[in-house]
Amino acid sequence: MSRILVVEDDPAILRGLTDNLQYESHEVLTATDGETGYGLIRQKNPDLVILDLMLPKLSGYELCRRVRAEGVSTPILMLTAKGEEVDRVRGLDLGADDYVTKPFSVPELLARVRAILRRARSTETLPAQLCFDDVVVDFQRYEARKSDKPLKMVRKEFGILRLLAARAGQVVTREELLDQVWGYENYPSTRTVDNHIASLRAKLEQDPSQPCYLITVHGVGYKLVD
Amino acid sequence: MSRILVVEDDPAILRGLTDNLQYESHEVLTATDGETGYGLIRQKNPDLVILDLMLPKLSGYELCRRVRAEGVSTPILMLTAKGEEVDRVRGLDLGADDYVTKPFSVPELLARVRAILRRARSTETLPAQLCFDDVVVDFQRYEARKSDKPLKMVRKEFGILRLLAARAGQVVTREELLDQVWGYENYPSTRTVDNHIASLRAKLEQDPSQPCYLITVHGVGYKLVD
DNA sequence: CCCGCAATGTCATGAAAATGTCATGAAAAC
DNA sequence: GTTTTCATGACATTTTCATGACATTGCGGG
Repeated sequence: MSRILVVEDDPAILRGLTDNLQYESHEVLTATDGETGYGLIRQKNPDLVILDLMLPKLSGYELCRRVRAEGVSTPILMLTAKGEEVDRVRGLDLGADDYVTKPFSVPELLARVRAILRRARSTETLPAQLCFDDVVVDFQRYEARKSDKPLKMVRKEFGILRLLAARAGQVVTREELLDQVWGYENYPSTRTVDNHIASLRAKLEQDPSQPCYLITVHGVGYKLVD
Repeated sequence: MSRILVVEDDPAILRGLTDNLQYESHEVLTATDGETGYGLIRQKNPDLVILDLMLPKLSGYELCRRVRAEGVSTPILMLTAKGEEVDRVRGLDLGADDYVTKPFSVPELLARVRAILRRARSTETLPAQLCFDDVVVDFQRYEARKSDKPLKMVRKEFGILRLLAARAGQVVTREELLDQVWGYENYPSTRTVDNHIASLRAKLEQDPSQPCYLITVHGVGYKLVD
């Protein structure tokens, strides 16, 4: 069903995971050290990586950081030993999608795997880049250029632009932008979106008062032209 | 606006949720145990179920499993107490659409409710496009063209046309249009519909005084020809 | 067939809603 | 502490929209 890479140096755990995942009809790749794991991520492009934290050659941390820095967005589920609380925070910080502490219950781990895969499938694929006119925006490097000149853009602006680009041509409502870019925890007013759109226009449009790319659809939302 | 079932045994929480949801002009049904909740889902067919995990008689977990097994696809938002980590995973596994851990922030919960309802509505079977004669209307991009020339249409016009297109060939009454396009909060006179139809004709018909596509059915309503 | 009445077409107008714009201060990041 | 990011509110401007007056059409009954 899905291709899953397990990077784990304890052969007993590795075997147990492999059997269970295969039993759920997944294709399983394995590695017992960080460097091999890194290579397999690049070559085989798995749908999910289950990653032990303590690994020979290249730690789970370092591996995670490295692939994320390269813009690989493959979901990662971390395996941490009990008491590595601090590590857990650092792990999620580095871009892991979930974590399980050892010793773990196999059904729970499988449930988390299913949840991650489901989430990954339902998430629309966000673009890594956007180009139009003389503008180039790189959403992984968080860099933007206009006529080759570096452009200063802030985090929310990248987020908004990225969602608009993902649905290029279609109208995105302010509520959808708030859901996706802000999340549900803090939910500012829809007017906040307008302000960010205004500053995006000021930076990206030739004539911000006559926008050609960031279009208002009155009563509905905004869209980015194709 | 929407019909929401809340299944929660703590009367304080139940009351708070009910008040807030009603304040957002939803119809709220309540149950304080799992079995009653189950019955209401079957009988009343709510648009959304907010489901506590720990319930008398039938746990939220079990309830969720049962209705999903019966093929009920009503969105479910789970309420879990902090520390019910395993349950949370199992809940999502069972087909809950979202979850919130208690104690939860009310604005956040309301935001999630809005998002779920929005998602549900968007998957309703409304056409994404309409073509006839030399007219093309795209309801996702909010764009309209006639003989390849861009046509300016406003939100209500898109809404009316979309409903007429969804029931192409059938007559739609003014009341139905008001219900679906305007909603129940602000309910203008039926004459307002006539005006919007007139402006649609002016934009889409070859000869607006002799409409070929947006047809009046005297004494009943309007229809869009197949 | 023609009259009367109700339903609909047409248009102008002002109100209300949505959006653009900017300044300000709070909160977060550094 | 300093700087940056961000949310909010006030005001101006634009757009949408509901209403009502009047014209026109369609329909049924004498």
